[in-house]
Amino acid sequence: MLEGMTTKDSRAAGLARLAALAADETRAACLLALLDGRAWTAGELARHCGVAASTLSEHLGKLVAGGLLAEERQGRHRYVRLADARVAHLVEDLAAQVAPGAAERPRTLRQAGAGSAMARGRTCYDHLAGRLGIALTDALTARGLLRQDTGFALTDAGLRWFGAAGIDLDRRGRRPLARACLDWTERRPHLAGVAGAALCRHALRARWCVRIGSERAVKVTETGERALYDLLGIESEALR
Amino acid sequence: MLEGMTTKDSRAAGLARLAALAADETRAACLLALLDGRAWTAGELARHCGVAASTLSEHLGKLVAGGLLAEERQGRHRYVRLADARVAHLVEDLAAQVAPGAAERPRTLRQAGAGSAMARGRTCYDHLAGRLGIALTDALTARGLLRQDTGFALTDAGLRWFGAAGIDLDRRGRRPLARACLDWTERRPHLAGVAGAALCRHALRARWCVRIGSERAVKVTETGERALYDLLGIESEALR
DNA sequence: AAGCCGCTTCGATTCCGGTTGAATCCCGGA
DNA sequence: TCCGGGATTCAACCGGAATCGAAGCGGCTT
Repeated sequence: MLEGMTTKDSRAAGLARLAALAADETRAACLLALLDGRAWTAGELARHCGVAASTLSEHLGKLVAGGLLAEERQGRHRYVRLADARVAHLVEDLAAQVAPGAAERPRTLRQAGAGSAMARGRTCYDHLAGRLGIALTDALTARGLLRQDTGFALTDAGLRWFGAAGIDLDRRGRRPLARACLDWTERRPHLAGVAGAALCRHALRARWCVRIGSERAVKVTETGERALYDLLGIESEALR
Repeated sequence: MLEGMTTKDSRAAGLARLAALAADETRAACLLALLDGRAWTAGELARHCGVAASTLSEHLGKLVAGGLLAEERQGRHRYVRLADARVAHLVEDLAAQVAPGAAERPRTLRQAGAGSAMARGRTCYDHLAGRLGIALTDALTARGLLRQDTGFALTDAGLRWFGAAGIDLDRRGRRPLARACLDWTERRPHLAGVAGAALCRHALRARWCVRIGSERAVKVTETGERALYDLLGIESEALR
């Protein structure tokens, strides 16, 4: 009984303190916005969340102090981004747990347009998600490059494929090479981890896809359609 | 801008509502306690958390309403447990994110004893953790039954091993066969998912290990030591 | 140099939610 | 039928936290 108490309490207190950071709607909106992997200024976030700049400043202070956000000051701007991939993973998981309950349907045409652009393809922290992410993951799996039936890992053929495609995989860190990330539009797992990030970086650099608007959505280019078909046999219909 | 707002807001509100459930120290203590995978009565939890029964009753109401807990009423008792493996996974991840900051050391002998029993072996929801969990995971990996270098998945040899050992793997559900769960004493990933649960169930049924006390800790039996050595070449030193 | 703009600090206000004891409900045992 | 005990409801209290505007600070622009 007693022996566990102080330890338990400190663990519980830590968990509660961490959860409290996300337990405010404004801060939650920040975390979700920052899931695009980019750095936002305090002002952008304030406008995005619809609160006063002073309010948001206080929230950023808490999120940074809590280790969820990293900040970088440039002149009179304060840029913040998610602290690391671990935090991004955590936010993703929390968001995924929420999604099943909130089955939303678009109400206006513009909403539908924006929604389906996001559903077609977007970044999820540092990897690709949406139908584009799913199509990549499915294609890798169908070609025996990624194994999903017994867990989630690249195969040896998969390692060779990344090498042949000229996509470097940094295997030094302790971050897993391949990890499943649950998609909230498709409700299916897609490739994250070192390989997912490398694939996304390569896709943007080679202009297989480009960011559209100022949000997380991306659009596959014609170059990209050709490359995806040549390399993985992905039909462009799968991306519409 | 506007088109995303209502959607974003509802997602943010959902996330905030979910996080708020864990943002209270008493509720967090409940979630951590329930990580042992068993069902607790309201009274047990109240004593465990050191709050009045009425207080805990309200907390349980919220956790159940929020979908984190499942309840089962038997007579005048109210049993609660984590709703499902998804929730357990979420709590694990949150706890793991906290751990790095809270490097605690035991202060009394009894604490040290209890702590090291937990560190040797324990259940983590429905699979094995602690040094026992790590030893199993390492042994499976060393024998080529589990692949960790490119993700986290069983190999074909691994599938055969489970079959040969007479451990049934239910491959129908959408729950992954193998998943990494980060250990908070060892700071290393260990086997969770369907395979982890099946292995744990088999270990308890075959009395490779038994629960000690009323907590999550388990102890490897002599039968278990022999079986682990014969099946996976695990030296008993790795479990001390 | 003057002015603008982004951000932060501060104080005041408001409101939400955790806690408790007392009263009540309900089940099981005598 | 009556009691004991586990669990819940209720009303009241309290503390903490979110919010905002005003004022101040510091960098960038003209």
